[in-house]
Amino acid sequence: MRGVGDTTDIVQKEMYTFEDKGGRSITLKPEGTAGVVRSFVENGMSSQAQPTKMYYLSAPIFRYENPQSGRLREHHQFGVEVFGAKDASIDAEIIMTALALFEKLGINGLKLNINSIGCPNCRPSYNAMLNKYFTSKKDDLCPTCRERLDKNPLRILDCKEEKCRLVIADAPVMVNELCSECADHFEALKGYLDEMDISYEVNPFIVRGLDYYTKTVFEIISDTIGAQGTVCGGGRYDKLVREVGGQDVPGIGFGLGIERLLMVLENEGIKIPEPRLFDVYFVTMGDTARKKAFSLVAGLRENGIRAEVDHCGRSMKAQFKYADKCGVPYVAVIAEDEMKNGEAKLRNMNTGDEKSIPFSELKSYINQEK
RNA sequence: GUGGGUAUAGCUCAGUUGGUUAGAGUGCCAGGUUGUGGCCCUGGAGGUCGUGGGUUCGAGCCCCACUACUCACCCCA
Repeated sequence: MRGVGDTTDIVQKEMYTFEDKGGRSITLKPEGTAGVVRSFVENGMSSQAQPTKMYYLSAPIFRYENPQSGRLREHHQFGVEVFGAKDASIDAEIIMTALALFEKLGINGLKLNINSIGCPNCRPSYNAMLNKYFTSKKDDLCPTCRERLDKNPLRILDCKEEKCRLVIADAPVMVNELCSECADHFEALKGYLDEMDISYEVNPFIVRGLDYYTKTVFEIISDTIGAQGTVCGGGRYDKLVREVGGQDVPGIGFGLGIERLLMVLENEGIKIPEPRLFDVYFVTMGDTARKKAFSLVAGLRENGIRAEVDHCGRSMKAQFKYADKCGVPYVAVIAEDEMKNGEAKLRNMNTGDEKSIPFSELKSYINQEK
């Protein structure tokens, strides 16, 4: 609540909060950053060589919202956080890292929106300006926003009430009211992005649903997955570590929604390769061959080769069918003849070529082909 | 928070004005070949028709409630 901000929608309406059996208040994580910051502080990581770069993968996130396409009550995020770096170059690096990930996955046509929402130096005067503006339109605001007026007028900017939206359209924007430090930082960020030929749009209406951001905020948006277009969002949070009880250490990061990422991949027709389950499958005929294959499988596994053998007593044809369905690259056939010669017929399932390989050489042969 | 839609086989779905034993495709298993996968052919297994109640001689179909899922507005990942 301290980090995200107790006037945000997330804290006010969207957190899953309940008591555990010891009467302690428990809340399911509604976002990823605060927990990373907590860990950074708890483990005294600010005394390590700075900057500290961290990531989390597939962290479950819970928000009590009405679900729809691309918006779930439980979703998963991949996130990156960097602590201890104040220059705009790291802002650019964070954005570049997110974009590079999409590019590597083959996703093109995403839009980058950036904005600056200032710092504790320039925000009070902007807040006063907002307050003045919204007070003049007070009668046109919803009751919640009238409450926000004095507590946190910035939050009015992302109210969902239609009548508020009309008022917001003409409100002053932060990016025009930055102090010189924030303005310089924002210009520097744009300079780094230009230098890397990263195209972006300055969108003064990005506010983000979290209060801890300072200076840079950004969103990466796809227009292929419907209304829930934001697939990645993030920004700078220079006061958060301090707020949570640590040193005065700046931070910046992003969160990326795994489920939305998968939707984008699907809509772009990008196939995620099926994982290969094993490297070689033993097809056998007869009990002695089967026993031999079983022990060969065990030996290969000890050498890091993923080997499998039939456990259903199936016909040779059925064993081949199974191997085919599993997409295994090699089948080792062992029947009467092979037992006599002490070798297996190794079939390349892609080309259909077969080669006789002595049992003792299977390991090195398969390792070489893998 | 507001307003729609859907629920039948593992999956995707059909099921006529309420009428006999609820179907298809796909997937799965087996056979067609007792030493060889992909294609083809044949057969088989698999269903409390979301749950509970009501109307009716009779309900997958009509009515009510509940639950789950889903879509949209707004915002967010």
